[in-house]
Amino acid sequence: MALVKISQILDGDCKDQKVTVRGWVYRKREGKSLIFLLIRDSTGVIQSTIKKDSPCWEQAQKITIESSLVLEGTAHEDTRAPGGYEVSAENLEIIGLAENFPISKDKSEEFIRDMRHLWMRSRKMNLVMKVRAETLKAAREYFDKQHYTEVSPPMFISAAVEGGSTLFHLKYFEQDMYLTQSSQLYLEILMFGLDNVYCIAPSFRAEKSRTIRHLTEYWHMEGEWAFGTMDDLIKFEEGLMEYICQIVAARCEKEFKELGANIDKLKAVKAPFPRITYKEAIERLKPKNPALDWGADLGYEDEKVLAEDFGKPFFVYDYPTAIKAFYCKTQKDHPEIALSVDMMVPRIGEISTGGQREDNKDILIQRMKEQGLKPEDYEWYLDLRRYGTVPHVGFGMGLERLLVWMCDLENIIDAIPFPRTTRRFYP
RNA sequence: GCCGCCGUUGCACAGCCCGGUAGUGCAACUGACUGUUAAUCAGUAGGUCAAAGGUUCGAGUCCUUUCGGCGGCGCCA
Repeated sequence: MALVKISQILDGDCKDQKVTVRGWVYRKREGKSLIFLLIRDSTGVIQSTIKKDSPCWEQAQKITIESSLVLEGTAHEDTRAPGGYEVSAENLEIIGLAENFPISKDKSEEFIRDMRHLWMRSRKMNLVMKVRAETLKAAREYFDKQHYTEVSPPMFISAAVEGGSTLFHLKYFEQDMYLTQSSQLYLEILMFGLDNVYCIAPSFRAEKSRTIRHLTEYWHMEGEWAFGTMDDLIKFEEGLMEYICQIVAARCEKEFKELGANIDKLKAVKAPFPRITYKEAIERLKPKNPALDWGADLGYEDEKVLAEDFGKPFFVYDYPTAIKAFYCKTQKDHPEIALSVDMMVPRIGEISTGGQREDNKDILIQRMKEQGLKPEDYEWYLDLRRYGTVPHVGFGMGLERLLVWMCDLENIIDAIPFPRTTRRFYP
C-alpha cells in the first residue's frame, strides 16, 4: 500500500495499484448499496466508492463531511468519476469524525467571513494561497538574481514614515510606539552597507477605507538601491513584474484553471511597459473628467479609466511634488515635479509606488518643514545624508493588490489568509 | 470622515411598497433509491423577524434611535 497524494492518482500514476490516501471528506453521496466519498488533500479531490459488501461499509455510512480519514483501496480509471479516476475502498479509518459542518452550498459573503477559520479549507482559498506562495518565491528569485540582499526591517517603529494620521499607535512598555507603514526608511539605512536591498514584510495602515482593495495589514515588497536612477527603477520594476507573471503562469496553470482566472494576461506581461507622465495622464483624462487640473491627485476612477485604456500594467511618472511624500527628490530644473513613479493595473489602479529619494540634507529638511514634519524626529534619517549621501531609488509594491489582479479576485481579503480590515480581524 | 444598501430557523432567501395567526429551499432527523457528480423522492422537527422605543385595536411590515455587516467616495499599496 503506497501512501500517495491525490494528484498522483488524478495524473494516472497509480492505475490499478493499491493506494493509501489521507485527507478529509469533501462530499458524500449515499445510495442504498453504494456510497461515494469525495476526498480532498492539498493536491486535489478524488472520488472513492464503497459498496455494501465492503468491510468498510459501516464506517463509510458513519463518516461525515470534513471528517479526516485514511483510506486504502485500488485506484482505477472510470469515466463516470469526476476527474476520470476513482478509488474502490477496501479499508477506511476515521481519524477525526466531524460534527455537522456549518458551511454548505448556501452561503453568503458575510457568513464565510465569519467562518474564515473553516473557509480556509475551501478549494478557492487554497488555490489562491498556492499562487501567493509562488508569487513570493518568484519575487525572491528575481531580487536574488539581480544581486539584492534580503533584509529584515522592524515592525515596531518609533516615528512616522509619512504623515502620521494613518499610524497604528501602541504602548511599548511605558512608551509610545507605532506599527510600520513602510520599511523604506530602514532599507535606506541598510543600503549604505549592502548597496541593493529588499524586504517582503507587513505594512500597517490605520486608514478607515471601505473598499475591495484596502487592508489595514498587508504585505509589502520593497526594494532600495544605491546609485540607482529613475530609469533603473522603472526597468527593475517591469522586470520584476514580468518575471513574477511568467513564472506564476508556468507553475500555476492548474490553479488558474480551477480558479477560473485568466492566465493569458499573465503570459502577455512583457517588458517594456507603457509609460506616461502625470501631465499626459491629465490630458488623456480631461475629456472625461473636465474638473481634473494639473496639481490634483489622480482619483481611483481616473486610474481605472487609464488602466482600461491600456488593459495591462503601465507606469505613470513625474507627479507634482506637492502631492508626494517629503523624501521624494524633485527634478533639477523643475522642483514642482517629483521623481516619482506609480505602477497601475486594470481594476485595481496603483499597485506600486517608487521614485528617487532626496539625498540632499538641506533640501530634505526644507521639504519636511513644508509638510509640517519636525526634522528632529528624523535625526537618524538625516544622518544618512550627512555621512556619505548617495543618489538612490526605491519602490514598494502591494502583494495582495498584485494577487487580486493576477487571480481576478473580487476582493483583496481573499489574497491573504487572515485579512485585517477596519471591521474584521477574527480569527 | 461622507454617502448608499442589508440584518427573518444552523445556512440561503421570500414576505415589507399596500399592517391582520411565520413561508420556501438547503442542512439535520426518519424512510425510499445499483453510478452519484454539493443526486432524487416522501415525511419530521426547527423562529425573541438584530436591539430598544414609538404609532396602531393589531407591527416582520410604518416612524425614531442604537448595534452589527457589505460596498462607493476620499486616503493609499
